Amino acid sequence: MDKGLGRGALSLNSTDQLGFLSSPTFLSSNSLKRKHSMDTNHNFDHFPMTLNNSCRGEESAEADRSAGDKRVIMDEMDFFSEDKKNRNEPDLNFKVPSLGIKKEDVNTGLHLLTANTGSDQSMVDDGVSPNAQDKENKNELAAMQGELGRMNEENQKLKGMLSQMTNNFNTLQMHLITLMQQRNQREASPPDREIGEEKKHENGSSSSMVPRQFMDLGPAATADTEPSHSSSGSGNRSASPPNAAEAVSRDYRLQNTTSGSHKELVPFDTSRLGGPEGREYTRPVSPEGWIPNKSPKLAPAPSKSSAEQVQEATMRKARVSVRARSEAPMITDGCQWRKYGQKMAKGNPCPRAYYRCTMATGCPVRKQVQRCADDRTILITTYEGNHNHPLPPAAMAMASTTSAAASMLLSGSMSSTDGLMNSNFLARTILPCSSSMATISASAPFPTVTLDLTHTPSPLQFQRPQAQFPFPGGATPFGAPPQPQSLFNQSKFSGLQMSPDMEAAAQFAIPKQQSGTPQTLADTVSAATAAITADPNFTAALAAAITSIIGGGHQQPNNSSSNGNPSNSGNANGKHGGSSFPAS
DNA sequence: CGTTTTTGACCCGCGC
DNA sequence: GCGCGGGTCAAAAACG
Repeated sequence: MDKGLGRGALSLNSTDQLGFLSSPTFLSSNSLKRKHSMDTNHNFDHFPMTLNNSCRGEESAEADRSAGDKRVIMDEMDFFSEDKKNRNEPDLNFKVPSLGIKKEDVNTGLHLLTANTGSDQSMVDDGVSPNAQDKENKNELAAMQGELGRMNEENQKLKGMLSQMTNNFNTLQMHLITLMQQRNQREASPPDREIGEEKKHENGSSSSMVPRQFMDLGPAATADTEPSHSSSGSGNRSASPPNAAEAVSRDYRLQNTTSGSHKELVPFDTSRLGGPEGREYTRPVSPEGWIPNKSPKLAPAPSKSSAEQVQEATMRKARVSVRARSEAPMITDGCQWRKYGQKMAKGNPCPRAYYRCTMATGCPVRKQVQRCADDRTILITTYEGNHNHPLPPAAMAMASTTSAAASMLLSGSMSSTDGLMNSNFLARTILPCSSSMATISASAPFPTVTLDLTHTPSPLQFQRPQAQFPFPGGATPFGAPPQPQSLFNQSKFSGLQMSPDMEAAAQFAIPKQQSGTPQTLADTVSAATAAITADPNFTAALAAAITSIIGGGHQQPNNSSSNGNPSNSGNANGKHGGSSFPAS
């Protein structure tokens, strides 16, 4: 069931990463609405028909029947009017295959067309011969099919335009991010440390853990390690290649390779997934494709100083925690997850669930999901690790966010408390207006960036002009921080279509939090937050926004229409259909 | 029947 | 050394 909902949200999801569709201009287009509806196989939704129109009362429908244009008539269809049931309906035994329109729908549509045309009406009511009526129906059918064909054509054109714009956008944003990263690293990192890290990279010892690798969520490999990666880390890639994503990733790698940003030069090697010690070279891969994590996590590496070991271990354990209000058991972040454990954590009556990324064998990314002990409407999702495979747009956005947050966390020295304080300073520097949103914890066992999406906005914040919204698709990344309410503003007023699960989340959350009181702005925002976190569109949007602000993300949302992963919306139950593992 | 979830056991780090 | 808590494993159960 959840899979279905997820897929239902996909068609828009795959394009909304741009933020283009979030703009009122784009969404005001009936054509795009039509495209969305057609993709999701909603019967007759591809006509420019609004929900209000379809549910209007009989009076208004009657008033509209004077209009002769059958397209207008379709716009005014009333599926629920009682009198239509009594009319003589021809049983047309066909189905329009390409759009999944069922016989009953066409019958209804034809019937309504008939009912709304004066001459046709008389033909039916006056008992004109069935042959004439049949002829008329066939004519109507032909007209409708022609209309559908034209709409298909238009849809294709729009897709092409969107794809082209996506490419342009990606190119520009990659360039921008690269420049921002260079700037951030120049400003944020002390020069001597930077030089030291650069030296480490230059040494390129295969057994050394390159600092900052852990949370780098860039593409799986960079140019210098591409061969080894393709043979080891992503053997499953050929099975289901997200071509567009991979193409962009490759391009991105290429750009980063020439950008001089050392973070992007970090080679990914799955043999080093578990840490700097190189033990994982001999690790067996489990039947499910996981690399067992039984090795001592802090085993000494012979060639490293203790300070380096501590630093590396710290980085390896850096985490990004996302707090969000959600009734769903898990926020949908676009990735596919498999639950591998659940435990009761001390001090929290709610169990903590452990998930692994299942989008590729051996992907080291894990996440923990737990409800807040104080407020159980808050869902705390903690991400840890680094994807070693191309991601669908929604997943890439979230991954980039965690990467960016972790990069922010790790951009300072991690070998001492000063480093964490430095990171806090960085957090405020990079996110000057989001101190309530992004916090860095030095007290946790592992350095953790917390993105708090549970805060309700002030009215002033709520009135923030949309132009300041730092969305990758339009606004400057140096603009306002990605406050959740801004996202809500953007989503709510841009006409962005909600996916069914999101609507359900919103409807579910609002009454619960109101508890009988009139709905306040805070309630609305809380509900919206729940909805946002329950919907990959907004999760992705949020992630992309944060990424663009921080400038530490290494991947850009790939918005190519040819998304190879049909289930990129993930699902709250952790179930997934696409992954397959070697038989055990 | 293959895949995913559940859940008790186990491992490891850390503090005492 | 021991106990505790976090994290992971893997066999069994559940699911589709």
